[in-house]
Amino acid sequence: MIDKIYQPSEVEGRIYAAWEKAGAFRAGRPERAKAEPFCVVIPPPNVTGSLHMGHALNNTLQDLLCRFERMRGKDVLWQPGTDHAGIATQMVVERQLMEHQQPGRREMGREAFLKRVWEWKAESGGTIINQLKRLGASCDWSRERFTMDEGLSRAVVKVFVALYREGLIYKDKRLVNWDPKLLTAISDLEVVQVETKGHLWHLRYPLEGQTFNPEDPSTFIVVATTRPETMLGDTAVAVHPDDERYKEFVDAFKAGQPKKVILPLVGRPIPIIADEYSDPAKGTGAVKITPAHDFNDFEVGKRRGLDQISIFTPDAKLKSTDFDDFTFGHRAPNPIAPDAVLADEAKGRATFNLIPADLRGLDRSVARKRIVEQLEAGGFVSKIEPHTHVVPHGDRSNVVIEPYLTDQWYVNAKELAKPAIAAVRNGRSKFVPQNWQKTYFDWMENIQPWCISRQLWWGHQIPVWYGTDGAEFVETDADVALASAIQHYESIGERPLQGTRVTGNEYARSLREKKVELKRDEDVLDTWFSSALWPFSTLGWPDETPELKRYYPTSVLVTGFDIIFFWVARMMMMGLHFMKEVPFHDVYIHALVRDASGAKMSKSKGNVIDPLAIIDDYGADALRFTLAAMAAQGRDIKLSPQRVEGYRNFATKLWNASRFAEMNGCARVESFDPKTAKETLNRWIAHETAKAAREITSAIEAYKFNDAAAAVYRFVWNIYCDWYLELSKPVLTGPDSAAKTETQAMVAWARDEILKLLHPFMPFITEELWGVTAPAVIPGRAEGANPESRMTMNSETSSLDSGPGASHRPGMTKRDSLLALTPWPNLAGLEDAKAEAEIGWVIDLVNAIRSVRSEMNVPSATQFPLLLCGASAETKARAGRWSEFLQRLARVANIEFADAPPPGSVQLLVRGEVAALPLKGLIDLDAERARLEKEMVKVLADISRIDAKLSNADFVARAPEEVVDTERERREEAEARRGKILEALERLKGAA
RNA sequence: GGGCGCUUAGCUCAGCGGUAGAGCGUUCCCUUCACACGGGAGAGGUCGUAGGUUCAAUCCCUACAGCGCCCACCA
Repeated sequence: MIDKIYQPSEVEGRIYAAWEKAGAFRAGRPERAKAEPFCVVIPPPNVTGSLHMGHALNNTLQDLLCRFERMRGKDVLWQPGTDHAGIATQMVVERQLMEHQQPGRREMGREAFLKRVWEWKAESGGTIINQLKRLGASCDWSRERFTMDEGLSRAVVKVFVALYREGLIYKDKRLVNWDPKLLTAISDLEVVQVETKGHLWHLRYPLEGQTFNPEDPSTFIVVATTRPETMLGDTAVAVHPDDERYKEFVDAFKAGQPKKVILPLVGRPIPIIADEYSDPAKGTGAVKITPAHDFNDFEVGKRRGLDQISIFTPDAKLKSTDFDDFTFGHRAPNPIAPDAVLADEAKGRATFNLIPADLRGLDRSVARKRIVEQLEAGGFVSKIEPHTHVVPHGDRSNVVIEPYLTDQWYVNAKELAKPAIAAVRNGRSKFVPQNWQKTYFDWMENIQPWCISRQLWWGHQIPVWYGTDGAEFVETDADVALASAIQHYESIGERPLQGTRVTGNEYARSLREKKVELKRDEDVLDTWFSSALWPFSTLGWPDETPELKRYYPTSVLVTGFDIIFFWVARMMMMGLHFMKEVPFHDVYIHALVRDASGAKMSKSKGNVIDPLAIIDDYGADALRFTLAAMAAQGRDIKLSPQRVEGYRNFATKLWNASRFAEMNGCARVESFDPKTAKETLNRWIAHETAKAAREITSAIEAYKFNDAAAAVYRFVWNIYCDWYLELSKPVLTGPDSAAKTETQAMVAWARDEILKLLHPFMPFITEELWGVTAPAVIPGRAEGANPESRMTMNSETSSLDSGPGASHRPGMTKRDSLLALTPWPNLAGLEDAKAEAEIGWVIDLVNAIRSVRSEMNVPSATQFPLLLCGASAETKARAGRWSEFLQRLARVANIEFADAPPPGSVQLLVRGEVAALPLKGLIDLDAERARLEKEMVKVLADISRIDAKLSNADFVARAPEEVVDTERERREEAEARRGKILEALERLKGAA
């Protein structure tokens, strides 16, 4: 028996356990061995994360698709797993250490720290998985993966080595975005531009060979900068070759004898060069060039062969808890900063002090202040202006990024992007909505080298080993690297050992002992490097597993637009390169979930709506339905709890409708075939059910989740509950008859179809109702409603009945199968236009009568007859068939026929015929006149609008015939209505 | 500076070339035997502005205004 109240919290856990126990979500179920595969890989959440609304939306949509396709008989694999999320996770653990006042990661050392992170992973790694289960996610948990588990790590190393050998991964010394808080390089994508109010400093650089006089412009050149402290690293001043103001400098430069300025505070001479980079319209037209600390200047420097002077150094000896520990210069006692040297040491330049001693070891901001002070004191500052500009910040650390010259590993993304662009161009992968492909193309066509090395500890350590002489050995593991190194050194006849090269006898001895010292690259890979492999690494690659063969390429990727670059693009590149095939056919891009006022949810704003709290309050089904209903393509979702409440009410409505069915003896009849129904009402609901099923199916196929949700909502509430159940009441509560038996079966049948159609949206309540309303199974007899569900009746499924909570639940009857594995409705051949016309007439008539009653303020207790005037034979027949229903729903006393409406009666127009309600004395005739006049206004407006069209010769000549015909019909109809209303008004006059 | 998107009922949003839709809110009526997390009936939009294309424009095009997002190396 169905409980009076539906309590999601009491049902959801039990239902989920039943699905898992039955292995309902397992891919490759034997009975589906020949079925078409359908595969989705989950966007792996951070292993230590917890479910937020974005996850809830993302996974609801995936689950909806997976459940839909599973019911359609496909062999569904929803591949779950989690991401190690390098920076994020490392930050969390470091913060924990700090909070507990424990030693920082540097004090602990790499090994101890990593152990700590693994512990944290073990402790919190299950959280998000359990939260996904609470949402109802039908992942195949038996296949759960983690980006740092053994298999996936193997894939990562293999990919690195392969790309290295192909020359697509290489080490390069160039400027990177250095995060001074996290002390690591980050990729372009991890940098956010933040508009910042700052200053523009105009600095006088004295010309060499002249006596500097701040009052005499001929003794200096003025440069403008937003970062005065970088002046220590300047190696040139650039002017535009065509800038007349600086003609003498341009000429000198062209003659190969560039003039020089003396860098203030440092005293180092630097050349004035001519380069198109300099914009005569900006600042003074002269710009300082700091190749080691600015991306543009770096390019200029390369072009002009300028020195690179790195004036900052990340000081690794500082505590990790010192968060702005990016320091200036270098700390004593070393007078020459190792990082602050000319890039081409080989040339043996003078190693004079590049950085004044009193500035070394300072923080950037402190150094800036002191440098500006010193420059002002020396008369070198000509002007300071307020200036607003964009400053790069680290997206995780939120500190100002420092361009920094280091060796890092790069992926040649430009090369890998080519096939990835082509695959979308030629439609092998398709974006939904399509406009996202433009974003994808824009980025891919301008893609930059991808910096993949990170100076972190948590992640995949780069599989590169170095000899003490710096030789690189890129291999899949340490042993292979060693073997490779030995081979290498044998071939060149020497071997580096403990910092020295050994030759001759020593070499022979070391060879016998196989001694070579190798040191592994300390860096780890960008988290997104392993994520890029996700669609094939999770399926077993590099092994040629059956799963890989069966499920790759995957069917659809469901994700948010914010990670198109981070993830989607990179999966495309890696998938195509290593699998020679796109990773997914469709990419469904959904919107962001915002709060009710449209603001991005963030912890700091305190406007986060916790999906788990919503689930607690309203149930997972209500949340899921809300998200699906709001997932219209192309717009952000503003979520409000009110909306969720509305869909909770919808679930309750379904629950109560099911209770009503049960109370009226409507139980599933396995042998019932809706096609054989005789009753018009039953044929009508079968027709409507088929129509709804078609709508819902095609909407989900087109990823129009909101349309699908609206269609199922409307069908359940406005068709099934409002009309079908109401119209069926007289039969169900009447005496036993063939009609009653048929109606009972049909009520149950339509309910079951509803449960199926609604299941992808609301899996818990539908599964619960499916189970509770199932007929008892006679032990030993297979009772599947169809071949598919019979097949699923294996030992796993039947063990369900003894599952936790099942046996001692009084309302629980035996289940024949899980709804989750029941075939999706395919309802061809139930169309019935005749039934639709008849029930449509009933509905219209009831609506019209209710309207009048309400508008005329006729109390519901007041009964009156319904007069059908000049009714056709068809109408009379219908009236006979539906009198009982009309009496009940419209609360009319009885039905009579008349030639014309009696005086003083209220007239209704239903499907072209007149019905009258003799309400004389019950109503205010003035009110009725007002009602009719209001209607008349509408009709006249209609007529004049239609006339305007029809009298337009162009319209009649050029519009499609159908459209013109429709207008003519409407015109006739409106004219008829006008006539009837006129008559009614006349009669009213007579009555008064 | 480029690119994308949005502007429709009080609110949140669908729709998208041929008579404006939903949910919530609101007003009125109803404790009718599934459901007050309910039932019934209403009110409420010149579809941002101005042009254009078309027989016909909320829908297509152009410009403008406002809002939002993404990308970008400008001193």
